[in-house]
Amino acid sequence: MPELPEVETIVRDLAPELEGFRIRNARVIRPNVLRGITKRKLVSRIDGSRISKLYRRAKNIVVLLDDDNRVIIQLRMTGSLRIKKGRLTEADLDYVVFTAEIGRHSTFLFRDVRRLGTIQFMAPERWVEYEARIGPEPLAGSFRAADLASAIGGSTVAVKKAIMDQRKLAGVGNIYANEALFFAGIDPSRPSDTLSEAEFSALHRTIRRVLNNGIRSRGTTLRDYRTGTGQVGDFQHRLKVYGKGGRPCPKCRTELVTTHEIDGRSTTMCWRCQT
DNA sequence: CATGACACCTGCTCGC
DNA sequence: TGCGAGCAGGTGTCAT
Repeated sequence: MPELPEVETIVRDLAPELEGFRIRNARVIRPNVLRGITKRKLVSRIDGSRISKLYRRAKNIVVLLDDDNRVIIQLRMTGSLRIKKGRLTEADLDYVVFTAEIGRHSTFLFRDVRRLGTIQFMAPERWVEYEARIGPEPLAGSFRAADLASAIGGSTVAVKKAIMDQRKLAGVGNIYANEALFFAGIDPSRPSDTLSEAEFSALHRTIRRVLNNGIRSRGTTLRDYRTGTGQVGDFQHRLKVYGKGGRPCPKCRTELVTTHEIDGRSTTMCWRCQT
């Protein structure tokens, strides 16, 4: 589910509700979300800690604690986060995998229907290692077309798979990859080392544009995604190709085609506009 | 090192 | 109506 724009939206919504407050009564309802730490240990490491910052890196939600340790949350396909003020209802607890009290009146809820989401706990050194294996942030001001070319250019992997590889580039998932490649007029199956300088430049521009537009629309809700305030996003109304196989291409009216040939993920494209 | 298969999970939709 | 197959926004591991 959540790609960069969705995670960014959640983080922006939740940061003011979390930063500066203390964590109490952490509860792990589904211990299988934990990676590399036991339930007992996680609870003892975070209970009583104050949250100094909430931020995003790739699709990871990073909770920086005042002792410089971090809790890393990945929502994967169906995870969602919310702050609930006041009493919890039955419905709040549907699919809940983790909860904690934040400050005096709020509860932090991590819900996940499929339970593919994860929680990790990292000391500063481990975070540095982990972070080093993630590719550059495409929305960073310093990220240029040449950086995209050096991130994915030296590989024979299909360009769509390459831009979705979090070690090469941070934050792009299946929906925004489809959209960016459509706007750039690039066939998703092209080996990334066959792209020209002009194509890297176009793709750099369209990746940044679709991600920024996704953030402006507060994300894409196809099923489970909700913002940090529990609302649906709007970007599903602005999708041009993702999920639109069989419909006419918005540029040339040729029928859009959906395949599963790249890494088993759905790819929708216009064979005429994307070459 | 690159690649593909598979695992992790549940729910929804579609075809019979 | 019921049932099984296939598919879904993601990512880590393992064999080749």
